[in-house]
Amino acid sequence: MSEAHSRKKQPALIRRLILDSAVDLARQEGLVGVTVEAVARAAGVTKGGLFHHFPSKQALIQGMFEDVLQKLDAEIDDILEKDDYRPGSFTRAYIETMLSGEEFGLESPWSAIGVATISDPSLGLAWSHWLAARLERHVETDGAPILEVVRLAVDGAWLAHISHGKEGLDVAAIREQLLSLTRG
Amino acid sequence: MSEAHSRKKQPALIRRLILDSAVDLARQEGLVGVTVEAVARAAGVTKGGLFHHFPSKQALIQGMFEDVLQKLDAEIDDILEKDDYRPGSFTRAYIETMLSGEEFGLESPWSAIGVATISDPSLGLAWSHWLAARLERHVETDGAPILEVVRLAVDGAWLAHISHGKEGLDVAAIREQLLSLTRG
DNA sequence: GCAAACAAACCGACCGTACGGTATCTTTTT
DNA sequence: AAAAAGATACCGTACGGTCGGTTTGTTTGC
Repeated sequence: MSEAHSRKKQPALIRRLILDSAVDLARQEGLVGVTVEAVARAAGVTKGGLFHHFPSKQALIQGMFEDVLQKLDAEIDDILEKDDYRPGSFTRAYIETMLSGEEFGLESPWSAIGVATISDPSLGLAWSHWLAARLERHVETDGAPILEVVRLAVDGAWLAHISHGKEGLDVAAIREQLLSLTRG
Repeated sequence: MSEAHSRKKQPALIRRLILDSAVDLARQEGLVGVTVEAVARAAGVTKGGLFHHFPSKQALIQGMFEDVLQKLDAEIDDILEKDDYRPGSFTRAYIETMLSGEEFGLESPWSAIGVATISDPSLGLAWSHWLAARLERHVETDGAPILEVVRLAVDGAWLAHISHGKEGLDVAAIREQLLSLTRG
């Protein structure tokens, strides 16, 4: 209470700032750019300060990851509402989010996090659990085998894009085709 | 001393040994396990010796990568012959190779290299070029849009497998479905 | 109402180490 | 002899993490 005037010492805000700075750094310089010192500097905090909020670098990365998953959920839900929960709607939302969304599409903060997810087994597991849980909620509309293929293709396209730029892959065309496959 | 037992120096063999050891190490401990020292030790060579064959670590990684691409080409060609170059034959070979082959399927040396490909832009580019070149040779049989989707799905399935184990993904079933998709 | 006392937030200098790379010397091959 | 192959010792540094200290905020005793 009375936080209206107290401008000093706002740990929650600092935590947010650190997280955002880390994601920002990851986008700009990739995973390798995310060193504890660099993140701290970007957030206007010292290394000691950062370690006060996150006991280890691993904890920091995990924090970023959870943060991102939350936003991911939100964006998908958002698209889902407009699609009115028809067959394949989750898969369509997945396509839109991963392949064209502002927040998660290519060229987004998420890209760097994705790379982390690949190299770090524990993050990969967390991602897998997220997907499984999410999928369970959409079994009725998105259980068809072809839709799983489509979602895997989304991952493939996303991977191709982040690992070797846009060379030789017409993402827009792919997206359209995948969308049409969800309606076939 | 006694030249009867003194083995001749065979730089080409050493080079091969280094490369194989590096790939082996990558499979066992992942990318992080591939340090210059560790590779050298595994190959029964000292660091100095390794640097005699590869001027930098980057060169070593690139060497591994090219080596793998070569084997990949060979395996695909092998399968291709049996399939007799019918429509979708390259895509089928791609499926078989990446999703079930001994050499490149999951649980293979290639997995770790794949992770490297993702994080290292220059490798990613090389991969992209390889795929583009290979694809050009099969435009006639594998140009259909659905086949591109299938290949992307292969990448997606592969990614899922290496990044979070086999949890929640029936690779065998996916493989069968992808194969059937290549036959219209 | 106001200090003293305690706790949380934050700082910044320092450390250990792992790792890529180099410089130089010895051995082998031609 | 000279070039190539390989060994040994060493260097620079980037990075994650630690630790003692200082500042800021809150509670408690009087």
